[in-house]
Amino acid sequence: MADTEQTKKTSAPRRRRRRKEARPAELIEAGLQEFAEKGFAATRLEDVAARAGVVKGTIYLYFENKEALFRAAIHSRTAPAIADVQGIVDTFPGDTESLLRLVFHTMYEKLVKGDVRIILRIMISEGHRFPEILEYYHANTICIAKQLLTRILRRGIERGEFRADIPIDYPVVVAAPAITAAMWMMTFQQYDPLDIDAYAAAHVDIVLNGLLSRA
Amino acid sequence: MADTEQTKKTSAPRRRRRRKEARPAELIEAGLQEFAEKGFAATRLEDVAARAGVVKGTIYLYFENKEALFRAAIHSRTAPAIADVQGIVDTFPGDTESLLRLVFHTMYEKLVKGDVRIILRIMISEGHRFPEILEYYHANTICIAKQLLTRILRRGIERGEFRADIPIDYPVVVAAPAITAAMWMMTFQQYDPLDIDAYAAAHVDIVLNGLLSRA
Amino acid sequence: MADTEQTKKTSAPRRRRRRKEARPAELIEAGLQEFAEKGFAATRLEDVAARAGVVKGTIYLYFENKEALFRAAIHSRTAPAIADVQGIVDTFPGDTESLLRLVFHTMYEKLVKGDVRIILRIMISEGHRFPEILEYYHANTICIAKQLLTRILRRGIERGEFRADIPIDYPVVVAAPAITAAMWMMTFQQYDPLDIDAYAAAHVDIVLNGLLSRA
Amino acid sequence: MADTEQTKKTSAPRRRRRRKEARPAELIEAGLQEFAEKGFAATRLEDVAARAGVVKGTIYLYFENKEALFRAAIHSRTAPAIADVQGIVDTFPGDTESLLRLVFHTMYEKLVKGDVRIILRIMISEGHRFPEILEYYHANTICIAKQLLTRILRRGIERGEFRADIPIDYPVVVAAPAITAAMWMMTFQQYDPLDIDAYAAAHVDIVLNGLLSRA
DNA sequence: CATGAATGAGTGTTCATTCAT
DNA sequence: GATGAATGAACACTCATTCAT
Repeated sequence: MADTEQTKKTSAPRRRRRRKEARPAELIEAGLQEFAEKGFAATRLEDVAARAGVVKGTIYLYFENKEALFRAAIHSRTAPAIADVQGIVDTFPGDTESLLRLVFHTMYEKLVKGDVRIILRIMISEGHRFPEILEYYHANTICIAKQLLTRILRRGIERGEFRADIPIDYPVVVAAPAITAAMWMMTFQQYDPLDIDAYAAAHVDIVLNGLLSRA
Repeated sequence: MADTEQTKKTSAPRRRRRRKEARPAELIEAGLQEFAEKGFAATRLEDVAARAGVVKGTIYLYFENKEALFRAAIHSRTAPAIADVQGIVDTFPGDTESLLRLVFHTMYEKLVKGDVRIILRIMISEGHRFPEILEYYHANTICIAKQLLTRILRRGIERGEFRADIPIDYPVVVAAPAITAAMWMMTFQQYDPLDIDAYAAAHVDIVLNGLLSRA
Repeated sequence: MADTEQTKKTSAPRRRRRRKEARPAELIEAGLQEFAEKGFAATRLEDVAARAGVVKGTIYLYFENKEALFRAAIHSRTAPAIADVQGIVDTFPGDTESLLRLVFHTMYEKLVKGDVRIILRIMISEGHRFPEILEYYHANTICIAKQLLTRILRRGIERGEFRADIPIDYPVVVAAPAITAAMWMMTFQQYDPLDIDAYAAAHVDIVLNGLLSRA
Repeated sequence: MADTEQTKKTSAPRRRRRRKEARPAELIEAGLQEFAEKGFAATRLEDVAARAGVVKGTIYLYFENKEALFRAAIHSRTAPAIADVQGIVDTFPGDTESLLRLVFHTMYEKLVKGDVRIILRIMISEGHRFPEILEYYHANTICIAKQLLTRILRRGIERGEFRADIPIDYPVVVAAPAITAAMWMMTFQQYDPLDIDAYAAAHVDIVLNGLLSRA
C-alpha cells in the first residue's frame, strides 16, 4: 500500500503519491474551512477539492457524499476539544481562582483565538439540520465543559473560596463571555476590533468580583 | 372551456387576493423564518412563497432577487430592536442594580425568548457574506446596545453602587450570558433544556456579585 | 399623476380616454418597433405596452396574444407597401430609363431610408417561424414588386431601350442592390456609413450600363 | 441500482462518450444551426445540447453561458470565410471578366448555396444586440470582401476591360444580387423557388453588360 | 488511486397570460 | 375600457454525483 509506484523511475515518481492516508485528513480540513466560511449548502465540493489540491471526483473515493464529508469534518474537531483540560482540574494544586484563570486562559486560546470557534459557528448555523451532529457535539463537548466548570465551582465553594450560594447549576453563565467573544471574532471583529486579552481580563474580573462595590 | 366554474370548490377559490400593501411584509416575514431556519443558500424561494401563500414568481413583483428579499428581511428587524430600551435608561428613577435587572429582563424577553435571536443567528451564519448587513447591524444594534450598557455601568460607578474599577470598556462581558442563552435556545435547547428564568437570575447574580466570597 | 383627486372632476377628465380606437394602432406601432429591434422572442410585451403608454394587460383587450399582435404589426406594413408605385408604371410617359430611375428613387426612399426595411428584417429573422406571414408578405409585396419590375424591363425591351436579351426572368437581380442597402442600414451603417444617394446612383449606373467598356 | 447492467439494451449504452476535443466543435455546430433557425433569444440550450447529443449541463463545461456559445459559433464561421478567395485575385492570369465570373461563382457556392448564409441571417437578426460581433464580422469579412471587389474593379479599369468611370467606390452594388439571393434562400425559396444558377448567370450578365442596348 | 467529462435534478429568474377591481 | 397584482410554465445556469479511463 505504501509502494504504489513499483520503483517506477527510481527518483522522480513519488511526487504526489506520497500520502495516501493523508488524503482524508486533508479533505476534512479543507471541507472544514469551506463549511465554516460558507455553510453547508453554499459550500461547493469543487472548492473543497481545489483547496485540498485534488479534483472533486476524488472526494467520493473517501466520503460517500457531501454530508458524510461534513459530518467527518465536524467530528474531527469535536471529540478532542477538551480532553486536555480534563486533567488539569483534577490535579491543580493552587487556589480555585487561579484554576479558573488558567481554564479561562485555555478557553480563550483555543475557542476564541484558535479555530475551535468555527465548529461553534457551524453548530449555530447548520446544527438544527443535522440533529445527531448537534447531539453528538453537545454530549461530547458542551456537556463535558459544563461538568468541568461545575467541578471548579464546587471546588471553590468547598474550599470556601467562592460564595456558598453561587448558582452552581448554571455554569454556562460563567463561561458565556468567552463564547460571545468567539462569535464576535467571526462577525464584528473587523468593524469593531476587540482586544481579546483585555476582554478576557474583564471577563475574569467581573465573574470573580461582580459589579457591586463591597461596601 | 365551457365547464369552467360550475361551483367547483364552493368556497375557497379566492385566488389572487389583491393586497399590494400587505404582500411585502408577508413575504419578508416568510423569508425571515426560512432564512433563519435554513440559511441564505439553502432557502428556496418556492418555500418562502408557499409560506406567504403565493407562488414564487410573485416575490419578484416586490423584490429584485433573493438577496434583496434577504436584506429586506434583516432590515425589518434590526433598527427598532433597542429603540424602546433607550428611554428607560435615561429616566429610570431607582438604583442602578434595579435598572440593570430591568434591562436584563427586557433582553431575555426579546433576545432570548423572543424572535430577535433569529437575526443573531443569521448574522453569525451569513454575516461575512453580506458585509454591509453586518456593518449595518453592528452600527444600529450592537453599538447602541454597547453604549447603553456603558451608560448603565457608568451610572453605577458614579452613584457609588458599582466598584469604581469595574472594566467599563468591555460591557459586552456583562451582557454575554444573555447572548449565549439566545444561541443555546437555537441549538441545544432540545437536548438540554435551559430554564431561562433561573438562568437569567444566575446571570444577574454572578454579574452583580461575582463568584468570590466576601470575606 | 393619475391618483390626485383634487379638482379632478369638472374639467380634466377626458385626459386619456380621448382615443379608444387609436389604441390598436398605437399598440401595433409600438409592437412593430420592438419586434424589429429585438425580434419576436426577445420582445417583452411590457416594453411594447410601455412604449404605447399603457400597461401590459391592456394589450390583451385588443389582441389575443403576443403572436396576434406580431401578425397585426406585420400586416400593417405589408399590403400598402407598393400600392402607390403600381400606378406610376402604367402611366409613365417618358423613356424607360427615366421610369426605372424614378422607381429606384422611390425604393431607396421607402425601403432603404424609410422604415419599410424593418419589415424586411423581421421577415429574414422570424419569417420561417411564421410561414403564413412569410407567404402573405411574399404574395402581397415581393411578388407584386417582381411583376412591376418585369413590366418595366419588358417595356424597355419593347421600346428598344433595353437589350433584347436581358434576363427578364430575374428582375430581383436588378433591384437587389437596394435590398442589400436596406440590410446595410440596419447592420453595418454605424461602423461603415454608406452614402445612400451616391450608392443609389452607382446602383442605377451599373444596372443600366454594366461594367464592360463599350468598345 | 440493482438492475444496472443485465444486458439491458445489448448495444447502445456507451453514454459519456468522452471526447474532450470534439465536444466544443460539436456544440458550436449545433448551436450555429439552432441560432440560425430560431435566433438567439428563442434558442433553447436544451435543444442545442440535444442536437449535439449531450445534456444541457454539458454546454457549461465548455462555454461560460449562452452568449459565449453564441459568440463562439459566430466566430467559427467568420474568419476563414474569404481567406481562400484572397489568393485567386492576385494570381489570376486571365481577363477580368473571367476573374469576376470565377469570384462570383465562388460566392454563390459558399454564400448562397452553402451555409455561410446563416451567419448573414444572424448578423441581420441579432447583430445590433451584439455590437462587437457585428464589428468583428464587418472588419473580418465584409471589409475584406469589399477590398477584394475593389481590386477586381480597378484591375478591370486598368486593363481597359471595364469602363473607366464605373463607380469604384461602391463595390457592394456589384455583389448585392448574391447577398439578396442568400436572403431569398432563407425566406421565400420554398414559396417561390429560385434557380440559383440561372439567377447567378443573370447577375453576371447584368453587372457586366447593364440593361441598356448598345445602340 | 485519481481524473475529469458527463449527467440530471434542481433553483433563481423571466415573462406571457389571466382576472378581480 | 383599463389596471396591475398574481399566476404558472418556461428556461438559464449550478452543482452533487457517477463512471469510463
